[in-house]
Order: sequence, then structure tokens, then C-alpha cells
Amino acid sequence: MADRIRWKREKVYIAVVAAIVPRTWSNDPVRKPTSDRTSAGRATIHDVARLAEVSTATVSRVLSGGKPVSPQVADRVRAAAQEVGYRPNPAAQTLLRGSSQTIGVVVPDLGNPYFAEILKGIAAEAAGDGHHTLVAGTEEDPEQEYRSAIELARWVDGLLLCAPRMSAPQLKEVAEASRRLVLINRVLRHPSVGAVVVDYHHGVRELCAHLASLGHERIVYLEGPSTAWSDQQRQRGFRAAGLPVTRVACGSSLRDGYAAVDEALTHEPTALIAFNDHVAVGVLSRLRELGITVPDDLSVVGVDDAPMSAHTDPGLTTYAVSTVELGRQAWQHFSPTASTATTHLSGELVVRGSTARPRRRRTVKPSR
Amino acid sequence: MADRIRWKREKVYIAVVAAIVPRTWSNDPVRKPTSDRTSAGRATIHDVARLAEVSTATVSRVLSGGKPVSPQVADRVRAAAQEVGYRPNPAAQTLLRGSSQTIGVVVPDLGNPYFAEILKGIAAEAAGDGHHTLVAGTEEDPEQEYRSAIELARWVDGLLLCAPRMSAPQLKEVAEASRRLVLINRVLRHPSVGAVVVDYHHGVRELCAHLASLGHERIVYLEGPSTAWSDQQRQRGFRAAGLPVTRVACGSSLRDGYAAVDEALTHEPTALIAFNDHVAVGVLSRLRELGITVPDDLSVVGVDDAPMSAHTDPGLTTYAVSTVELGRQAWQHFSPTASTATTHLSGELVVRGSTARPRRRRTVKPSR
DNA sequence: ATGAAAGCGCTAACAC
DNA sequence: GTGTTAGCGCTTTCAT
Repeated sequence: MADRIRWKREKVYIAVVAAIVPRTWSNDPVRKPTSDRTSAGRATIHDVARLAEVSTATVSRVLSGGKPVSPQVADRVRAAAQEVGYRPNPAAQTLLRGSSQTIGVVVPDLGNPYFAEILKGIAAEAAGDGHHTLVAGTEEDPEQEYRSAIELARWVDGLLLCAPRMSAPQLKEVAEASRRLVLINRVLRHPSVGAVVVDYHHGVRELCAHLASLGHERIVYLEGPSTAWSDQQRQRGFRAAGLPVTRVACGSSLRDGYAAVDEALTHEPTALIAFNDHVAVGVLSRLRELGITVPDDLSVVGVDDAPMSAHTDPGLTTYAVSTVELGRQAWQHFSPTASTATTHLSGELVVRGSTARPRRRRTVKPSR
Repeated sequence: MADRIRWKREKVYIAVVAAIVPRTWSNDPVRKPTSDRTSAGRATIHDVARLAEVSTATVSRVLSGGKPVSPQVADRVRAAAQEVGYRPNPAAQTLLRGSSQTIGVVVPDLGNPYFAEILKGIAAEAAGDGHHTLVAGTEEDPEQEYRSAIELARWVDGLLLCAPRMSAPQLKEVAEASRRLVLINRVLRHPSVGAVVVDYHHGVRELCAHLASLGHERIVYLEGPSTAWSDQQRQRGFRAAGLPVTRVACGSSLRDGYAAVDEALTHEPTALIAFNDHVAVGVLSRLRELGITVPDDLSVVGVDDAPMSAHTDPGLTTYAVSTVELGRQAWQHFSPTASTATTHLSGELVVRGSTARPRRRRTVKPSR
């Protein structure tokens, strides 16, 4: 049996986490007969009230706590609620309160472990303050991202967009549609939008300095999505670093990295900078297939310090920013008193085994 | 100016991830002053009705489509809706319909790329049928899982639990609390619960047969969480395979795999079976650190065929089940006509570079 | 301390 | 074809 990479398993999911349904604006008309418009036989507050022989108002008072109720009544109500297994209808609560105690998070790719980390981070923060977290993956499609965001905005008290790819005008629309909008790794000139961004400019300079100190001169950068702000920041960083860096179109996924290697090699680099660690994993895999040894033949670096980056072979040199801190800062921005200023987070270079001095000079670029 | 009515003809269905809040049953009392009980200044159907000089019922008719309305009125309404940026309040719709057009998905670990895949799979299926998907990560905590499930159950039309770790009684409670409950990789004797499970019994036998055919005799199995049904299935598979397999406590994460290697090695195995691919990645990493070559010194296999398993060094031999099929089947179970029988899915052995004949006999177990 | 009643935003039944 | 009305389940006045 062949030791093969089974690409067929990796076929593209068109609309993965968020998909558009070409439907009419509202869903199918309510199908239920009128008699059954109620919420699927679950106990309501009325059931509890009847059983405890009090008014619904009292039930509500008991269950929300902090209201003046006589202990006997309170006990009766709690017992009744327990008995019928009552739980309040969240839709009704939301409707009444005008708040769902929920924030929405949109990420370009749920399959990217780095985003999964960020997700956990802010979910934990939000949970600590009594909020749910809703997350949508957009499969790197800016249009889908826009629609997801607009839709989510109606549900949630606050919206967090991670590395949004949509256009600035669209982003402004989303800002208008949201109670509160916070961005990660994107800036937008808008009065009510907060943001926390990683200083990729710094990160790239660090990486370049590291590579330069090792003696690398021919460096290829595997570009991320062109609509990604963070990619633009990296590119600016390269210009500032003053190293000649050749750019090769790539993308943001493992597969993208795998696929971009061959073209990158035509430039005969001594070092490769991947858009992020996820991409870098794909790069390492392809290089291994080609029999190119890292770091002896070629150095590879990533950006992000994803959880697996310490576990690749060799370990990945990368630029690390704490996802915990990212989550914490993002959550701060949802506070009513938060400023809308942009928070800058810088990370640090993490040197692992994927970088070294160029061992042998590969043949010089073809004559030109 | 009124160019098109893009959003009115299509609804965006979002896949969402929800983290549940470890809180008391009710949230803090409404803080808003009475005057501001309304939904944060967003346009309501009344605003549209007023502007278009029609009744709210007519607005609703126009926007839901398929209802008899005169073209002129329809245009006026659409223009008005456009102008004020009206979007229906989802909470109100949900309350009225008694259905949120949403399913909930609970996974033990969002950081496990395999679950991310499953997630994408069922989200795509659900979206295709016009349903949102809510997902909660539980960090492998059964209690949190239970609370998330119970909480989510109130919101969603159907609940999907991936590899739930909670106890059977708790699971039954969740079943009672849900409109519809579907399980992945867990079985529960309950009349209304559907399930789709991977035949790990078969998978493990395949893996064992493969290892046996290579000549392996001393095999260590790195156990998953003891509360995982799928782990129990694997263990049963080992017994059926008739190979002596030594069990070592491990877990389900990359780090768990990394940490369990040292103890596993004390048994001087020629092959290691990891609970899943995620664990196996950690294993490979630790083995590399220790200077143990895979597969020459030691063969390693995983289970799941996660996306990265083709990209490790060496590629991971594993047991593959299509996440797409898993998602599709799970979604089937939400259909009103679905049976509650358990669907069994079997996968296939995928042989990559991490398994080979034992190259050299390591020293025999110390005398005892 | 408790109950009655209003109403969150929306849609379906029932007039006309 | 369109308006009026009722009510989804809940919380909060405003009475008592």
C-alpha cells in the first residue's frame, strides 16, 4: 500500500460553516397548525405558576432572584419549576430584554488551529462575564463573511470579527448594523469600532532580522489572502526590513502552503516565510516530499505560533503572540466603558529548528 | 438609488459556535431603564409600516414573499425597508415560530482539527437546508458539556453531541430537554435519540491486523478519556483482535500524547496506537525529541485521519472515516422522518509512512 | 409581598 | 389586497 497523501479527502467544502441559502427572505411560513404554535410542549412559566398557585410575575421574581418574595412562596415556586422541568424561553427573554447576552465571533477558517485558540480565549473571557459566544466560519469568502456578520449582528450584543477580509465599506455597514463591533487584526477608521491588532510589522522585522543574522539573502514570502489586513502589514514590514523578499501568491491554509512550494522554489530561496504557521505546516510537508531538508537546504518560518508549531519536524521558528492576551484585550473592548482606540499587541520571535545558516549555496539565479 | 434588493431574496445561514455560561439559571436582571427596553434603536417593522403608510401585516407579507400584495405597495414597502435598514428581529421570529431554524453542536475540543472538520461538515449540510449551526466547545469537561447541552437545547431545534463524555443519566436528561437529540460516536438506549457512530471496533482490528502483518508483537495503546464511548469501543476492538496490547493512560489532545510517550516507552513497545491523530502528532513530536525514529525504531498509528495527518513526518498511518459522510448522516437524523436507529459507519485503513516492520528488536523486557 | 396587565417585535387568522 | 387583532413567553410597572 502506498504511502500517499490522499487529496481526495481534502476536497473543498464550498460553504462550510456559514453557507448562504438562496431562499426567500423569510423561512417557510409556519407549518404548524395554529393550535400548536407553542414551543414544542416545553413547560412555560404559566405551568409553573399554575402548579405553585401563584402568578407568573411571582414565578419570575423567584427565579430571577433578588426580589422580595416570601420564603414559603419561593420554595413552592422552585419546587414547581423543578417538577415540570421549567427553563425559561431564551427567545422570549431576548425579545423582552433587547439583549441576548451573547457575542458573535466570525473567523475566516475554523480549521486553522490558531483561530480555534483565539476562539477559546474570548469564549472563556465572555463566559466569565456571563455571555455566550457564537462563532461563524466563513471559509475565507469575503461575501459570506459580510452576510454572516450582518446576520449575526441582529442576534448578538456585540460582534467580534477576526481578521475580516471584507471591504472597508462593507465593514462600515456591519459597524452600523451592530450594537458594538470589535475587530482583531484589522483597522477601520470609524468612531465606534474598537480593535486589537498584532504588530506584524514588528513581527516580520524580527523574522527578517533573524534570517539576515543567519546569512540568508534570497527570501521568498508566501503571501496570504490579498484582502487580509495582516498580510498588508507583513508586506510593509518587509519593505521596512530592507531585505529583498520575493513574493509568491499562496493563501492561508495548509493546502495553500503545500501547493505554493513548487513555485516558491523556482526563485531558489534560502529561506521561506510563510503567511502563517498553518501554511508553514503544508510547506514543510511538501518540502519533505521533494527531499529538501529543513533547515539545511532551506529555512522556513511561520507567523502565529500555533499549538502545533512546537510539534512539527523540525519545530517551526515563528513570531508568537499570546492568544490568551488577544482574547482578553478583545473582550475588554466590549465593555461599555471601553475606548475605541486600537490596541497594539506585539509578540516575540520564537526560534525553533526550522531555521539555520544556509548550509550550501544553491546555484545562483539563472542569468538575466 | 434603490439598486437592488440583495438581502431580501436570500437569507444568510450562519454556523455558529456557542460557549455556554457556567452561571446560575437566570442572568442578571435587566439593567436598562424602562424607557429603553426597545431593541437598541434598530428599526422595527412598525417603522417600515409607518414610512410606507401600510400596516405591519402588509410589511410582513411583502418581506416574506409569496403573499398576495399589489406591486405598488410592495415596492413602497421594500423602499421603506431599505431606507431605514430594516431587518427582522430574530428573537421575535423565533418566539413566534417556536423554532429558531438552528441546530446546536457540542464538541469536546474545538482545537482538535478532526472536530473542526466534522463541524464544517454538518454545518454545510444544515445550511443547505436553511438552518444555522451553533457550536459549543467543552474543553473535555463533562459537567460543562452537560450544562452547554441543556442550555443550548432551549435555543435550538435540534442538538448534536459529538462524542459526549457525560454520563448516561445526564444524557437522558438532555434528551428530554431537547426537541431532537442526535449523537455522534456514542450510543444511548433511548427511544427518541438517533446516533451515528464510527465502527472503531472494526478500525482497531484493521490497525492491529496491519501491525501484526508487519510483525509487531509488543503494542501499547495510548488511551483516550475514560468517559469516551469511542475509547471503550477501541478497547473492545483490541480484545477482539487477540493481540496483547498494553494500555497507558493518555487523553485526547496533542499535549496528552506528548506527555504519555515516556511512560509508554517503559513497556518497550515496537508499535504505539494513539487514541486519535491529534494525540499521535504529539507522540511523534516527543519521539523525535528522544531521538527515536519512526517507523524504524517504533511504529505509530492514529485514528481519524485528521487533515494534518497526511502532513506529519512521517505521514501517519490511521483509520479514516469520511467526516463529510459523518456530517451528512448526522444531518439525516434530524429529519422529522428519520429513524432513531444507530447508523454505523466504517472507514478504511490508510497506510502512510509511520508504520513498518520492526527494524531491530529492542532489548527484551527486563526480567521479572 | 403579590397579582393584573402591558408590551417586547413579529406573523397568522380573520375580517372586510 | 389590506387592515385589525391576537398572542408567542417572559419581565416589569403599577396597583393593591
